Amino acid sequence: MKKNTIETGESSSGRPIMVLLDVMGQRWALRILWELRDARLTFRDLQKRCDDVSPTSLNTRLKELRALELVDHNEQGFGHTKWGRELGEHLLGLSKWSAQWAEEVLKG
Amino acid sequence: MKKNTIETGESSSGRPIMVLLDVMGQRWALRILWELRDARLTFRDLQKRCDDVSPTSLNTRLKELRALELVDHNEQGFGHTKWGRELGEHLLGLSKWSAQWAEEVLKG
DNA sequence: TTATTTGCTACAAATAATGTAGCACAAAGG
DNA sequence: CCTTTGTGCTACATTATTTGTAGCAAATAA
Repeated sequence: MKKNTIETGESSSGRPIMVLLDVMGQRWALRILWELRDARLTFRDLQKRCDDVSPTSLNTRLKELRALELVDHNEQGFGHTKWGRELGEHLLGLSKWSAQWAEEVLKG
Repeated sequence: MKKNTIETGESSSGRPIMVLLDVMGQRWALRILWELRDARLTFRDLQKRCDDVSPTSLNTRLKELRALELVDHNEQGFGHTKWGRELGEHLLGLSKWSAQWAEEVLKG
């Protein structure tokens, strides 16, 4: 088998980009980061926005994102940390790019 | 259950960013894109660079990336398409960012 | 003819995600 | 006090995905 590389840090081998690719490559991680881009959300609201992801999955992912200081939690719910916000900016860039890409590639 | 959203196009609902988040959120997708950033690679070389991912997984992912015109294949092996290259640039940006992030967050 | 290398498939076993139910806690209303 | 509402979760059985190993067929090359 091949255990979760985020917990073990195994495949990441200390290279930041690998850690990042690992975490972003997990189901719902990017989506969560995306949905928190302009407002804090409660667990349940976040869940709804993420196509009603199971609480199990959501919680697992949130734990990881919090451990990596990309997401945090307070009285208003879950939201981006300073780092999460920066990463969110990158996603915004990707969003713009994806529009072009989609227009030419996806059934356009 | 909840079937593969890339095949079904279900959760993506036509919004490009969602399609992108879906595909990038699949295991090995980002890593593959990353490893092809500056050279074409054969199936097996790509496999080695991706921590010896199983051929099954690699092939599944490659099929999807090719369908989305992010990766293509020729006599020299697998590589970025025009779109893949652009996406790769974004990953390069993330790589730079991740260095800062890692320095302050990861065991630093 | 015998290797090598290519891209890939089969398939059982292992791991991760899902869906449903529900819990404990806190705040608010009556 | 008692009930309701909303919070962040956990339990657990089911289902889906990923993995690891083996190996195949075609294309070179020796």
